Amino acid sequence: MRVRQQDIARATGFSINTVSLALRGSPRIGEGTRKLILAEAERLNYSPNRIAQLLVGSASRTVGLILTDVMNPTLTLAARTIERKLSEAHYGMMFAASGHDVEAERRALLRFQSYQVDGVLVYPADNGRLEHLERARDAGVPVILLANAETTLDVVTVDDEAGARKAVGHLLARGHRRIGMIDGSGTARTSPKVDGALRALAEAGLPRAALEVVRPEGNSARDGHSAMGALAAGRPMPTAVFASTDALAIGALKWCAENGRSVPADLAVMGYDNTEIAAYCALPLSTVHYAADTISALAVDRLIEVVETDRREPPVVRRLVEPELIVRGTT
Amino acid sequence: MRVRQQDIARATGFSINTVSLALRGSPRIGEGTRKLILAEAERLNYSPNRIAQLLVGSASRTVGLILTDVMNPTLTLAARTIERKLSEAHYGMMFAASGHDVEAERRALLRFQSYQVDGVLVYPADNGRLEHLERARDAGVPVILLANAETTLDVVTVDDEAGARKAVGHLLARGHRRIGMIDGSGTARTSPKVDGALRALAEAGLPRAALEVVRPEGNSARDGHSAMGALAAGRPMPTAVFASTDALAIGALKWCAENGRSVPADLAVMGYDNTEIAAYCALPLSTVHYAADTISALAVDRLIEVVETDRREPPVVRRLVEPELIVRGTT
DNA sequence: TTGAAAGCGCTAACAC
DNA sequence: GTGTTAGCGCTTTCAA
Repeated sequence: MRVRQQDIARATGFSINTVSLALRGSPRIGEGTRKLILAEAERLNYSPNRIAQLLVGSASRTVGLILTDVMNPTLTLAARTIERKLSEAHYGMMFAASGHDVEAERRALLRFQSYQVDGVLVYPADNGRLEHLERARDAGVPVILLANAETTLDVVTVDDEAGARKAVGHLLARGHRRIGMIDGSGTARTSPKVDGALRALAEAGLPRAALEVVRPEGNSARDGHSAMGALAAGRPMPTAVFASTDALAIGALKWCAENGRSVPADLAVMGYDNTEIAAYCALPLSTVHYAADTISALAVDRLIEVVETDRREPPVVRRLVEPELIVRGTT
Repeated sequence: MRVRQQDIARATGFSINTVSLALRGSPRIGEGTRKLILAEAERLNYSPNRIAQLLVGSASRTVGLILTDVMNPTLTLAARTIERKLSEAHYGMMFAASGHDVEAERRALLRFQSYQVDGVLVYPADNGRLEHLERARDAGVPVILLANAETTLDVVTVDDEAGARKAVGHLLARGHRRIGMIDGSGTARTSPKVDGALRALAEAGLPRAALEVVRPEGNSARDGHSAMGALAAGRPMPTAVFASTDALAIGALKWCAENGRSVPADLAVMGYDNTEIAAYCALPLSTVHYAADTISALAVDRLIEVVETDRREPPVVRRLVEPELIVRGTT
């Protein structure tokens, strides 16, 4: 079957652990023997059994990534960046998608732990249910959260509240006084984007009623389309709309096109974006943009730092990166 | 540190392998003891050490997925579907992205093998360099290729040649006689989509010169934009364009909008699509569509079949699914 | 129905 | 420099 150190030992006449040491380049092994053993290993096409190495207790140089759903372009970009950074640092990656299901997240976490991952990056299924992650951290598995939440876990993510505040602040500065918001944060207890929008209102001295929030089920363009319909049905109809993702905003724009609302003349639509689609479709869509790749890279850096500096109680990090406003068209 | 079967054994007074058997529900263990042991395991919060289980030689119930790049929406969808299907079948997944680099692909493959994955799904970095995959297959790791290539490996993928033939055939049927093609197949030796396009021409009795192929570097909307510029600069300018991905087609459309070419009055643009973007942007874009999710699901089914029926020489499967034509607007 | 012992492939402590 | 021995946590004969 597979070639083991045993086989190299037999073939060269050395003992098995001389082989082991030689393969790992120990200085205790003579130059000559080392070359001999390496040559034989090469010839037999030996590749080490990581499972056995792990059992004996080394670091796995593997980290787990749990996302809610890869189809979300932001998370896709995050996944790519994370995979690349890890790969550069010679770490492998295990992957799981929770589908916003806390149970699935828990199972994935257990699986990762049983594979002895060195750490875990999590975009959590539910901001309010993080006990299992905290328990894992307490059991010695470094965990970095890729979303903002009330927790003692390390957090590296975008500052959505600041972003939404910028977006709505911009709309208010342009004179809009009735803002619709399409918020796709789903079942999450809290919505930093809504909080940010409300803060912008407060800062402008406007009442909460100036913001009408619609919460579609998902985050697809289809959801944005129907949500825009719901906003339009309300009285008074908003003059500007802030959508929590670019797909929702694109759906809203489609509704406007179909219903003869010109954008931004009649109505301004603003999205929260991370992809190039809006730009390339030349849509009249201003956005609040953040570099999901940059932020993911920061998260990986932090994880590797925690993993490799093997301290018992590293200080908790809470790093929130503020997104930028990008105005397209005249919104 | 971690709870082991040893600890349960000590706590209950049974021997370690009575514990092992009980935990796995062996009928050889008495009802009473089993309950006692399970209760104690629960109490101590025992979770099995998969690494040790693997060392002793069981199946890992893990498969590896190697893609070129997750940012490609098709591959993203594939990744999601594969993860879900595997998860339903109680398989874990390891993930790696090759970035079209054969060396990276080889490294990922080795890493997966060293983790004793039960099988590997690969969207290959280079259709012409598959030796390492074939070697892995020969070494006993089932490999399913997610792209069409000259190989003895199992193949489950879309029939791109048939799709391109349909697309170009449609354009020809609409009376177009000068077709531009934007082909983002990069450095690949062969391009089934170009082959399909040529076949459509041949079937219509037209010369090869009726097709002008431009090959941009990448597959982004930006690439499609400049490629369309290149096509337009040619004489005679094509009256219809077939782009090998929807992002390229969107870029081409943008070029048309910027340069006063109305679509489809002046020009017809057709893409090869897998996402809902084109539909939701209400773009005048007909597409050849395939269900990347359905196909990925077939691939997973096949892999699990191969893995679980432990035959030495399972017959090689070559499953090519034909995509559908979807006409939007009047292209 | 339960226990003792061997071993998966590797690393590490200690001898020589 | 190199070999011997023990052991990582689990499963799997084989006895009792």
